[in-house]
Amino acid sequence: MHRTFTIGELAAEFGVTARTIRHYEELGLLRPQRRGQARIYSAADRTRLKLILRGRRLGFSLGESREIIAMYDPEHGNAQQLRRLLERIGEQRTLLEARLADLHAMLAELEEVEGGCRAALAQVRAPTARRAGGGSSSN
Amino acid sequence: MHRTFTIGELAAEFGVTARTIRHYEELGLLRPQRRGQARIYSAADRTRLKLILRGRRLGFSLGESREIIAMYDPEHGNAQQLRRLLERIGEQRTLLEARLADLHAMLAELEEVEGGCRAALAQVRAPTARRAGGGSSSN
DNA sequence: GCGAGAGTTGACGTTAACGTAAACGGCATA
DNA sequence: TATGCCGTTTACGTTAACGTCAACTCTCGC
Repeated sequence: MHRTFTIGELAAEFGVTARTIRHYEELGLLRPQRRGQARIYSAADRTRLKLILRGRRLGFSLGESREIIAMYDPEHGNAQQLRRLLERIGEQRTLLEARLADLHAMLAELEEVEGGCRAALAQVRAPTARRAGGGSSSN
Repeated sequence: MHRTFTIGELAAEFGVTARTIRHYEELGLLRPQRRGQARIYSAADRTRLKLILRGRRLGFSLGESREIIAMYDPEHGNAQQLRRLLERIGEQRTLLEARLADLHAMLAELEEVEGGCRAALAQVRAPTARRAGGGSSSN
């Protein structure tokens, strides 16, 4: 008996509103089953939602997320389509690696600032030996 | 003579419109000098713009970018402020590392799909020897 | 001295991604 | 049976991040 989820459960789990999840369905990113009127989400639906939200955190639009997810579930038969898919995977990876570089740069700078900050704090807390120059650090 | 830039130059360099750059100024993220009416951007302004756009690629809002940039330029004197800044740097780093994990997960999955895709393509192009069973990889 | 090209200030328009409110249905329980 | 608590649809509202005019102003090159 495969576990299923209600919209409220998923909303609580991922920290979004039910409206948000319904919105993704309106855009065709989710297709839960129905039990009467009520939506019933499968584990696969839950995974898709997780992917969408991960994409969102990384700044992808819902349209982009749709395309990414489309690559994930295999629905491609002939060689032509497979080659096209490989092409798009390559593009996507290039994009992701660029963002990876952005992120690393950001982290590096952040740690640099942190270092300077710690140094300044040490100066403030222990204004002992000092080089030539005034006391207040002008910039 | 420190190099300066016009709005058109920056727009061309970073692939955005002048309107976008002015918009960032409206929100207080940039404060170029003026030569009469015209904006004159310094190298520092250009760097700030680069940071904003990097943040944008990573899905940060302009408000978030403003805060991040605020951490970068040091304008904090006393120990209290420094500690507060260190705190915020820590939060920010936690956030960035979470996104880093997201990105790595995404890349890993993408490469997994790529592997399956190449395998399928090989099957299609050379449907020679085959193992027992269907051949389609179930998940 | 004038036209082209780049820049400027309003000010309204647009799109994505939801928020929010109204009006309703089903079911558990006090 | 009434009172919540979930869930549903429909539909308009909101916010962020610009796009898109219109109407000017400089400044250069001829």
